[in-house]
Amino acid sequence: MEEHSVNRAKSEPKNGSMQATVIAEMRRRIIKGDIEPGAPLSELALADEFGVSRTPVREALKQLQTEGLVEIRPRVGTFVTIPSRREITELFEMKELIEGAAARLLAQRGRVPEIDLIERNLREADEAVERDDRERYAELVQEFHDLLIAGADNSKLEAHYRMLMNQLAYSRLVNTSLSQPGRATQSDREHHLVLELILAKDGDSAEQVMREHVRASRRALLASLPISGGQGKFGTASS
Amino acid sequence: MEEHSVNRAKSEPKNGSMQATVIAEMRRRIIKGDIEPGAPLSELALADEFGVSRTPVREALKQLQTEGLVEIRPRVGTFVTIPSRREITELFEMKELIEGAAARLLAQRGRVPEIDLIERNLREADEAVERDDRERYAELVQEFHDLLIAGADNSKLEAHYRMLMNQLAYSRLVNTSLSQPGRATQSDREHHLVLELILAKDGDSAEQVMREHVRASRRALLASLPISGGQGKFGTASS
DNA sequence: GGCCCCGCACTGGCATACAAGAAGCAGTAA
DNA sequence: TTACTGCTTCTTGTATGCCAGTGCGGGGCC
Repeated sequence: MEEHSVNRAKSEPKNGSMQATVIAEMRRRIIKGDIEPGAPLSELALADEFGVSRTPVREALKQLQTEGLVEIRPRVGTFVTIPSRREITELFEMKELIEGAAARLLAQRGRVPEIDLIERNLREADEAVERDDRERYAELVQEFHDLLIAGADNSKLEAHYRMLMNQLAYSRLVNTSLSQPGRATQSDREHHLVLELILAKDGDSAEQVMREHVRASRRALLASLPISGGQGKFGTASS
Repeated sequence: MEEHSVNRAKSEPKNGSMQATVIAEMRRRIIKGDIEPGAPLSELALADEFGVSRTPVREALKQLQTEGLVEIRPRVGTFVTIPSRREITELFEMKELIEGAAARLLAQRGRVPEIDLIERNLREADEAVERDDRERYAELVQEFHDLLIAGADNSKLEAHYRMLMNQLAYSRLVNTSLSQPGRATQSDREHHLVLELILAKDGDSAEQVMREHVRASRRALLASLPISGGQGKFGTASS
């Protein structure tokens, strides 16, 4: 079944390398949550699905392992990693750190193109909040944070940030945290405050407020998370 | 030629996996500077040297690529990455960020075992500075920073830190920066100050001072770096 | 009925063979 | 002399086959 997947994969071997295609697609699936944490990934099955041999699949999984998205247990199997509750806390600590730094750096840079994009983003976000369009607002939140990182103009920072977000499967989570009543409104306000401080070139305060914002978003998220059993996986999936 | 390398590799397949051995060994060589930046790494040659086939070598290089230590140009070859001057700056920005955060976290944790180790480390460092033992002091500096990170008790932070340090080939550089006259003394003083603030549980100040310390060490390093041509590689190696 | 042991099926690890692109070099023509 | 063209020889990318360790289930033994 699902042979269209094969076709789609073959039709866009973007850079010509099959493993790049496999990596991108598998990463997308894991982050988006198409595959639930802990699920086994058979090299053979994937090779079959993508219409390639095991080799590129193996190398793709290997890379996803170093990115922290899957765990390869030798001679046993490859599984989507299940972040423990502790790891989630750690990841958020890093998120707070990096985004805070990004706000500071952006403030120091002065008026750069990203600032304009952020302003536009916030205008749209205001409208989305106004009409209670939670889905659109979630997108804009993600974009806001991405713009902030991009505006920091530090490729290493961006790389580490991407890796963190992938491990957090963040896109899956934003919606959840916004389900808290009033969270969207507060989040939007916090974004505005951060931008103000950046425009005022007050790097210290921008960093501080941004950190607080991340902490708030974490609290909102953990509050709306189903208290999964002792092990601390995300949840028992929806299906 | 060099069959002893083969033997050594075979004699310690620590976790049983060959690629793990290759990864560790190649990482060591790159960081230590045995291979100069920009040098080509032939899969075949390495496979031959380690006495394995290309497969595990390929997977090892793939991982080193995601760690940022080598660059794989498709159909062309694999090369030790040459960090640009800009990248070095970015890496130091990240180092400042992460070590600052570690100091803050450690201050918040109160008296943990790592604190004792740091105190012991500083006592030894004082002695090393006293007798002008630059080599020993360099080791202790590295240990100080490692202890700080360990004391933060955040595995993600530690993982990202390790990755940064590998890319910076830091161990190669510490000695260089300490060649600045008076740098060792000042560095030691800064370490003491950071510890004081940590003991006083003043996370904010500890972070701030730690950041300043990293900036100072960066300045000392860049000042003593040979101004390598326009491209910004580390230098033309020593040998 | 319950427990243990052996074997089968599946996993990833590794070796090897083939394919295909990239780069340098030589030869030739202008 | 110089520039271009074609080839030769590298490189990595992919496919495939075999091997060894793991886990599970069936069958035998107690």
